[in-house]
Amino acid sequence: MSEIRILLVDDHPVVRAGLRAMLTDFEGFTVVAEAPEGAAAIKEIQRLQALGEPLDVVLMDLQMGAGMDGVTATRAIKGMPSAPPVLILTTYDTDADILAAVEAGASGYMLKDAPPEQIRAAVQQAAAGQTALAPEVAARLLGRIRNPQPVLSPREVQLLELLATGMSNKAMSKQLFISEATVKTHLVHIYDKLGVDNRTAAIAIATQRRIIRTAG
Amino acid sequence: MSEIRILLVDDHPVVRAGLRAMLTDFEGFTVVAEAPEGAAAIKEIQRLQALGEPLDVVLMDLQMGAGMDGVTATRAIKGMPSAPPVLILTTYDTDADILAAVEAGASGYMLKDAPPEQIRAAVQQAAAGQTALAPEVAARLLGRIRNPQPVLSPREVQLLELLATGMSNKAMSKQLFISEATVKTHLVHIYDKLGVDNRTAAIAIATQRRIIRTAG
DNA sequence: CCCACAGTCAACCGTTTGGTTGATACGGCG
DNA sequence: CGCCGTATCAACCAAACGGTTGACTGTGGG
Repeated sequence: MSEIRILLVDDHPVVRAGLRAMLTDFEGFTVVAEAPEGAAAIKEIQRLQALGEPLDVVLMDLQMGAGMDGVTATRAIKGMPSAPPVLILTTYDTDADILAAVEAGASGYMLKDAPPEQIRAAVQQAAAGQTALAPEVAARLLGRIRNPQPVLSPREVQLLELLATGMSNKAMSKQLFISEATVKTHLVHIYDKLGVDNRTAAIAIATQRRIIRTAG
Repeated sequence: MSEIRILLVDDHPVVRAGLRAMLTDFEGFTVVAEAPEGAAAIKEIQRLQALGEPLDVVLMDLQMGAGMDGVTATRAIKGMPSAPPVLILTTYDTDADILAAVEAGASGYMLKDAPPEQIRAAVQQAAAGQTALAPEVAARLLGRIRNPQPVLSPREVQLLELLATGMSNKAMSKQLFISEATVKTHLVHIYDKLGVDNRTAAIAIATQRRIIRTAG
């Protein structure tokens, strides 16, 4: 069988070195290029295609410190002609990450703390055009399908964002030019949809689900 | 010059492989042992000392999925006779992490996304008994010294962390085996030190100041 | 030895928030 | 057209939270 040609995309040199060592230790895997973020990855793919040396699989991290993030990059790659399979390999398994990656066209989703041979198996499957999901991720996706999460309205997200800055109901009502009563109504709906019963828990869940993002 | 003998402590096989590859690529570095978490690391150190093959430096991650966390392990190691230098190598640079690690006796604090030669230099410095801080980390510590923020006690930080998960005062009191009255006292002190007057604002400020880290 | 501080707890009181019910208005969709 | 979801507001009550005062303990530094 021929070699599997791989592009690594991760902003951490340590992780790239680890994946390279882990994969090239075994027959049949070649890391032909690396990129620290999405835009550079796309350039690499185009460069390799121009050379007539196409890729068999892209190993993509989602969290990039700077530059194009993994989901955007995946979407861009899958929009290219003769796009290679993209296997997501990331640290976290939050709902938003997984869904966004799958929507963007990823062929699989692995967690970085997976045992090496599981990662290698996933790469092989992705290169063969198959789908590869880590067990934890698969379970989470199934759970999501079985009981779908309610969608917050734009106004509710807006409230949530103000909430996360620590504002009181009265402060939010002034900011949004609505009455406190309306603020409370919105909050009750938010708690309902997120399955919580107070504002701090709402912020915690919304942050986890990446509905809002906190100051960095 | 003689070789620098290293123990790697990280729960991710990928990261361990990356560090091993990155360090052993260069003359003078030998990875003599690895451990996925703190307790195993301590056992390794004892084993090597019993063999008369002491370590020159321990490379320690702080976030461990399971087992003994990095700060606890560092404290335990620095309590041993003829303890090796411990160099912290982690993903985040929150105040809480840095302070706790330094208090626990770490000789340095590097971020995983640092360039390879910076990491190697830090390992060399630590092995030589010197201190090594990543520029970002050093800047943060200096900023902390220049305009000192009121320091939260460990207990207060602990409360803050529970707070950020959305727990009520009653829930926190049960979790920490203290009364609600005590929880309220702590919270008042926290609000005071952070200059806020409610729990959501406290979480917002604490997140901004990187006193706590939210789910990610 | 004494002081300061962290941590613990209690009682009190006013304010804020959570939860409910009900009402109005507007837009889109079958 | 009627229904549903979104957004708006009001009134009400119970529960949680915020703020204060005061008190006790243990630990560590001057």
